[in-house]
Amino acid sequence: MPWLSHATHNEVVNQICDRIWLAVVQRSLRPGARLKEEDLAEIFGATRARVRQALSILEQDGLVSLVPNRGACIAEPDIGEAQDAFSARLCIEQRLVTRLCRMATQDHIATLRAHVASERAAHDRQDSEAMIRLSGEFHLLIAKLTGADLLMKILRTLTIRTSLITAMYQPQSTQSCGPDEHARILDAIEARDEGRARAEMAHHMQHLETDLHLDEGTIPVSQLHAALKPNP
Amino acid sequence: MPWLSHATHNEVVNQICDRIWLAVVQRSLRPGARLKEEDLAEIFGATRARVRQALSILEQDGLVSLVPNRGACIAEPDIGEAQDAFSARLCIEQRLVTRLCRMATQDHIATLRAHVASERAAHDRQDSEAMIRLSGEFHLLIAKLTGADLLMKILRTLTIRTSLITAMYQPQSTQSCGPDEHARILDAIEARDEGRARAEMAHHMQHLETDLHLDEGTIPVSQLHAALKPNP
DNA sequence: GTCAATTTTATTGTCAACAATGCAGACCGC
DNA sequence: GCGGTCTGCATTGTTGACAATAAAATTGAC
Repeated sequence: MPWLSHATHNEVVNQICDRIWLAVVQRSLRPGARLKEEDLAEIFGATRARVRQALSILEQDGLVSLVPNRGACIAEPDIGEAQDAFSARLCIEQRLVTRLCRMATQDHIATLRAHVASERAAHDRQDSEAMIRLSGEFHLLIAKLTGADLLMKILRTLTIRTSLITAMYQPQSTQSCGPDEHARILDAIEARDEGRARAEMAHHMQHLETDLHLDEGTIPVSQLHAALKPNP
Repeated sequence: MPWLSHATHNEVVNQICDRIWLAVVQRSLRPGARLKEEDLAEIFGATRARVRQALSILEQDGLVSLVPNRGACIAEPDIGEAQDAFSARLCIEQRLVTRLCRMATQDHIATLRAHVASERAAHDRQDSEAMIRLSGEFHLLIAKLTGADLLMKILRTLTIRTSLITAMYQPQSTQSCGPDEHARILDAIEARDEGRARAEMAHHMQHLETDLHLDEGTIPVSQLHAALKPNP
């Protein structure tokens, strides 16, 4: 079940989007990788029109960049865009936790606790796909529980952006944040401590961001290719 | 020049989006109004495929709702969605003015002052189309000056949403906010007073929101039809 | 041997005809 | 006369073929 499902769209299109996203966060599709419409169509057993729809959605989400008459490739966000994305997430997520502090019911807390438990389980059994999915879902779950539909939709695309950035700039080792920080955020929410919740969220975001190697040294793959003039 | 231009898309598509948006904010297209693809294609001298692209974009912006196999109509955001939209705008715009307080150059201030002057000019000559455009552009200009590309993109779609809401729930008289509140926000930015800037922005948003008649009494046109079983 | 112009090829963008779907009105049984 | 079903129509959704475009390869001149 694609957690980035743009609910309203065709099921096939969602699947294509999800698979591409997954390939990116799992690093089997590198930033800059070319995405040929016809190939994708064959891979997914879909028509080119469907693939095109999917690519258009992924472009809006910032996962692929779409150059007219040149086709699509996995986007290569630079340092500035990376900072922008985390900054935007922080802005929105701080508001969400604040709201949740005020309005969370016992059910909400329980739901979140159960989610963190799933995260920990996935973490323990080294299921990296589940870890990645659940880790992102935690933030979306907060948005969902506050009932802020719009902010949730926005946060979803931001999450997609940051997951690309993470795959691009983060060393293989630390695939995704452990569930501990999520638990701390949840503690603050349960204690109805808005200030602490905001601070924990800020800490979490900062952690995500500083774990990256955003120094100029990290050159995206495709730029490397262009720079080295490879002879395939 | 469409201020909601989704830069990267076809020019014709942008034009269609813009004209539909304009018709909505000018209240010549009511919420719930049906948008037949073929008609639009003829009106704009475009093919159905192009119209379809435009409608898809407008759906993402929340201006039209797109029901599978049933076609498109102008969206009818309810009270909850309206509050959500303003809440999201406030969240983002407060962050933007805060950033601008810290980083605004004299050039930035001058640009904004010039913009407010244009707004006032449009106001004085009762040019309602210019007023609407410029009024929205002020907020986007702030985003642009902070250099936050992402937040600007997000804010653009939020602005589209709120302009629909305004057209839907605001009495004809107060077509758009006068330039005075924008000037006050700008004053605070120039004084580098973050707190005041945030407060002025909050005040501005609240003003926009409370000017609406969000009471249940205001029933969208199409819902009225459905409720009254008209006999055309 | 290298550079520039030209042809070739691979890929995307566009379109117009066709298929599928849902809705309205007519028809039939009750 | 009322409820349900069935057919015809209006509208959207899909597809495959074709046109436009940019990159790559080839050729020819210097």
